[in-house]
Parts: sequence; structure tokens; C-alpha cells
Amino acid sequence: MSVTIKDIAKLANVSHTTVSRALNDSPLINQETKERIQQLAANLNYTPNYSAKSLVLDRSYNLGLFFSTLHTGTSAGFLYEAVKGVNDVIQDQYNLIVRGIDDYKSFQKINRKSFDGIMVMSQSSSDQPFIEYVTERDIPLVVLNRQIDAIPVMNLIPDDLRGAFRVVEYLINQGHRDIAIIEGKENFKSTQARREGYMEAMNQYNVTVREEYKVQGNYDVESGYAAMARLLTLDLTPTAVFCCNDEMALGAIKAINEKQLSVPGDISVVGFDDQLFSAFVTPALTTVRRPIEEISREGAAKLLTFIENKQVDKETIFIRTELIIRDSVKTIAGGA
Amino acid sequence: MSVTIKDIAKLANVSHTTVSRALNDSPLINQETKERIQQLAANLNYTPNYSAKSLVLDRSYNLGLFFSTLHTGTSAGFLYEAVKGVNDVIQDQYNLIVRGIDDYKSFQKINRKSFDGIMVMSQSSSDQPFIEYVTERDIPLVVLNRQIDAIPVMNLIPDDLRGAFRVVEYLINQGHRDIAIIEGKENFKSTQARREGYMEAMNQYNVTVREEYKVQGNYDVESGYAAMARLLTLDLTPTAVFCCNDEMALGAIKAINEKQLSVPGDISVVGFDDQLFSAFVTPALTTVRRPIEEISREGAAKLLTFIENKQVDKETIFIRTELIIRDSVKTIAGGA
DNA sequence: ATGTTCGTTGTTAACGTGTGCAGCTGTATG
DNA sequence: CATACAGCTGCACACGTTAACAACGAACAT
Repeated sequence: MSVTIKDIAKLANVSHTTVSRALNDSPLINQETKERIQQLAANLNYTPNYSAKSLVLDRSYNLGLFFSTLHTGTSAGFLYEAVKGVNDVIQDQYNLIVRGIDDYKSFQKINRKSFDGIMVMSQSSSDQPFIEYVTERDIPLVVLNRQIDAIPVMNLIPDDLRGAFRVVEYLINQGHRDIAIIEGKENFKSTQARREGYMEAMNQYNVTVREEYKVQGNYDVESGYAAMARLLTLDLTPTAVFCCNDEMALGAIKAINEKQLSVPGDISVVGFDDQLFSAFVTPALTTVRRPIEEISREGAAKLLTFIENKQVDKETIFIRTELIIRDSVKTIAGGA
Repeated sequence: MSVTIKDIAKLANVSHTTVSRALNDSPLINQETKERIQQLAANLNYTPNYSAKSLVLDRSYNLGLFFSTLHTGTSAGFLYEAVKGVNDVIQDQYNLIVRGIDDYKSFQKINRKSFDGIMVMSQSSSDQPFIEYVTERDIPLVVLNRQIDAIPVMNLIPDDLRGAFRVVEYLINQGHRDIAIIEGKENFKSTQARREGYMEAMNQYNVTVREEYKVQGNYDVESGYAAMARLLTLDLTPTAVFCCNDEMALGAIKAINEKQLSVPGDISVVGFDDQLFSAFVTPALTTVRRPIEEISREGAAKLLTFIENKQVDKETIFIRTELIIRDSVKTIAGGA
């Protein structure tokens, strides 16, 4: 079948231990025999059996990247950037296992022996049990994107609050006062942070917040469409709308257009996330870039050092968001 | 440390062999002791060591999902649908390892011992060496999305040609005759198939194909924008444009709008792929749905049966595409 | 000459699991 | 009563690798 170190040992007239040492660059071996054996192994197309290695070294070479779910609420761009960010860091030293938490009926397969480390791209409190499960089993863990406060974990999250603040501040600076908000999915922490950013900006600039301008969405396009449709039935329609993500902004724009109104002519719209498509819709969307790729990259790097140092410091790191100004906001009377 | 079958054996006063049999539902064991041991194992929170299992059973429980690259040319929606489709099928029996082929400096880690099976989501002939490597090592393999003819493999691909044919046929039926094509990335097989579909439709309906109406793109938004800009400099501008994917269609629409022209008022635009956003841009995009999720699901299912039956039949299966009619095409004089 | 050390190699056990074979007990069969 | 056989259990080994320890010769110091 496939060639093992014992096969090599026979051919080289040494013990399999010597072969092992040669292939692992051990200092406990003569330079010449080392090279001879390495050469031989290469000729034979030897590849180590990682199951055997794993068993004795107690390392699986597996890293897990878990999403709350892969079915709804996870946007394609989100998955993409996360996978990309992690991939860039881990080289070919590790296997990257990508799954939705809700794909597991039981967490039996999730244990120290099967995973050297785990990254949770968390999007809702529904994965709290999973996070606790992983913590209890002392598996090196990094939680990305969503803030965890119930238990101490290594936590990398976007600065949603400041991002929302800045984009609403921008609207105010452009002269807007009647500013609505289409909120994200309920009990997502990001929903709360972005709402707070909105509120803080409004308060800081002494702009009144009308209760009827705060409408619920759930982060998908249809919900943005529906929410905007509701806003358009109000007596006093807003001049600007802060949509808590870009997909809802798309839906909102569609609703506005269908009423024969234009963006930004009649109503200005801003989003959040800076999806791939956001630059190319008409009008190009002003939004906040959420640094998922950076977060993933940073998170993967942190995880690797944890694994190597066998020691985890548990802190919360905010990764800076960025205001992306495009064409979906109109400057009106009183604006800068 | 963690509990093993030997620990359980001691507590149950049996040999570890008996425990192994109990946990594997072997028929060679008394029903009562089996249940007693299973109960005990559950109480102790026993989880099997998969490295050890792998070693003796010669199965890694790993499935690979490989993309040509994760850096450019792979759209987010593509990754998303693929991962989703596969995930739905493999339950929690397997680990799903997602990587870009170009993440590997050497293929050393890719071998029978480390992967029970491999799916390649192929997008360019650049991954031909990888496919051959996997084939040579007798790893159960399924190639998705791109047609492979050099060597026999299990191959599931979208019927791009017929999809392109139908959308161009649709344009012709709406009265268009001056139909341009913005092509995809060079030497992608899909680029070629879609071009052929275009050509076949044009020929079948006796519509002349102007050479200057065939422009190169590379599947990203910017290239669609640039290509459309070029088309707009022609003396006789086309009345309709077939963009070989939706992202390029977005770019094209933007270019058209910037010339103060409207879609579909002045120029009709169709795409290919039916991305998530395509339904919500303005105007909603008429396009062809490429069934990536179905392909992935089917492919994963095929792969699993291969692994279980230890025998692979190598055929090419076309998965049907679907014409999605929305608002980006205008019916003009002579159209139905 | 004897002991010490160094460099290199081999012997052996270990990791946790599955399995061929032998052994044991009890029951059915002749 | 002897034999066969079914049902269940355990012994011992295997999978491919690493590592603690022992062994050995050579070089070196005393």
C-alpha cells in the first residue's frame, strides 16, 4: 500500500526511529545519514500518516471555523471574507474545517482531540451554548464578530457602535434631521450596537429621534423593502434612512424607486457592511466597511499563537470600521 | 485526561474489547452488557479519539472541498452556495475542509490517509494538475462546475451552453438584433460554453454577429464596467448586452447610467448566475440561475456513495440552468 | 588503564482503537 | 454421555508514529 517509515528503514538499513529522526530534522542524528534518508523518502514519495502522528502527538492539525448557521442570516460575503482571511494565515499547516453550528445534532465530535483550535464567527446569542461547550473543554478558542460578556474569551469584534455613529454623523453634517433607522435582526448584538451608534449621534447633535422612525428589519433584503414601505406611509417621511446593513439598503432603495421617488434625490440611504456589490448598485451606496477579513485574519493569528504557547489571554479587541462615502446621500439645506 | 475505552472497561469490569463492541453496536455482545456499557460511557461523557479510529480503520472522516482559488475569480455567492450545498448532505459524520488549491505550496498533505474523498469546485484549467494528482492517488473524487475531458472523472456541471442559449434567445424574441456579449475570464471553460450558447442562438435565429460586439471581461464588476464603456464608444451601439455573469452586468449598468442612458429604456442588459443581489438591483436583473447549490449537493451525495461502495463510476452530469426573467430587458419593435 | 563524555543508533513502549482467534459456558443434538 | 454448536468474552496484536532509555564505539581526561 502506501510507504511508511518502516519501509524506508528497511531500505536504508537503519531502524525506523532513525528514519523518524531524519524526517523531523532531529539534532540527534548524523548529518549524512539524515540527508541520505531524506533523499530516499523523497524518491519513494513518502507522505506521513497524519492519523498516526495525531495519535501520538496529541494534535489533530484541524482548525474549526464555525458560523452560527449557514442557512439564513449569514450573507455570502460574510462567509467569503471570513474563509479568505483565515486561509491567508494558516498556510498549509492546518486543515480548515468550515461548518454551521446548527449542522451538528450533538457536539460529540467537537473535542480537544479533533480540534487544535476553534474560531467561532458568531452572529447571534444562539451559539452561546456552543461557545460555553468549547470553553469547558479547554479547546483554544477565539470568538469573532459578536461581543461575548457572559464568559471570558478571546474576542475580536468590529467597532459597530462607532461605525454607526460616524455614518449618522455624516448624514447630520449633510443637513439631514429627519433620519430613520431600519434595524437588524432582533437580539443580534450588532443590531443593538448600531442602534446605539445612531442614538448617540442623534443625541450628541441634538437631533430629535422620532419613535416612528425606528423600524425593525432582520438583515435580509425583503425586510429592508418592507420596512421602507412602512416608512413611506408616514405623514412626514424621513429625508434619510440609516439601514443597518447593505442588503436592507438594497431593499429600501427598491421600495423608494417603486414609489417613483429617487435616491438620493428625494431620500438619502446609507448602509452598513460594504458588501461587494455596494459599490456598483445605482446609486453607489454610502456605507460602513466592516472589517471581517481583518478580523478573521487577526483571529486566526491569535489562535495559532494560543495553540503554540498553550496559553490564552482573554481580551476584547475592537477592529476599526471605516466610513465609505459614495453617491447615495444628498447634501441639503444647512449641510456642509 | 480524557476518558478512553480502557477506563470504561475497568469501571465495567470487562475488557476494552467488549467496550469497543458495545459502542460500535456489534452483534457479538450480550444485549444487557451492551446497554450497561453504553449508559456508562454516556455518563462519563466519553468521546472516541478519532485519530486512533482513523489509524486503525484507515478512514480520516475528512472531506475536502477545494476551490481553484479563494483570492480572485471566486465570487462570494459561489463559495456560499457550494459550502451550503455540501453541508446539507454530509451531516455531522464528516469534517468538511474548505481550501483554495493555490493555498498549498505542495500537495504533500493531500493523500488517501488524510482525505476520504475530495470535491473540486473547479473554475479554471489551472487546477488540472491538482485533479490529476488526486486521481493518481485513487482518492474518491468529484469535480464540480467545470467540464473535464482530459481524464475520466465524476463530473457535475451546469448546462451553461443551454442557459446562455436561452437567455440570448429570449433577447431575440423580445425583438433585439444588435446584441453584444461581454465575455468572462479567458480560458475558463464556462466563458467558452456561454460564448457558444450566444453564438448558437444568434446563428439559429439568423442574427448577424458583429465582431466588435464581442468584448472581453474577466468576471469582475470593474471589467464589466470597462467593457461596457468600450461598447458605448461604438458608432452603432447595441440594443442589448449579454453579460457572462451578474457582477459584470452590474458594472455594465453603471457604465450605461453614467452616460445618462437608462436600462432597459435605452439598452437592455442580461446576466448569468443569479447572484443574491440580482433581484434587488434597479432594474432587477434578468439572468440565468446557475444551480451551484444543487451541483454541490448532488456532488456530495455522489461522493459519499463512492466512499461507501469503494467504487467510482465516472460520468458527466449536466445540471439544468434556469432562465430568470425580471425587469432589465425591454421589448422592442418586432418583439413578442 | 580506567572512567567519563559525546555522538549516534537501536530497543521498546506508548498513543487509543478495532479484530482474528482462542477459550469458556451452557444448551441442543446425536 | 459425548459431541457439536451457539453465544459471549478476553487475549494479543495491529495500525504508523514519537520518545524515553539503553547501548555502543570513539574520543578524551584523569
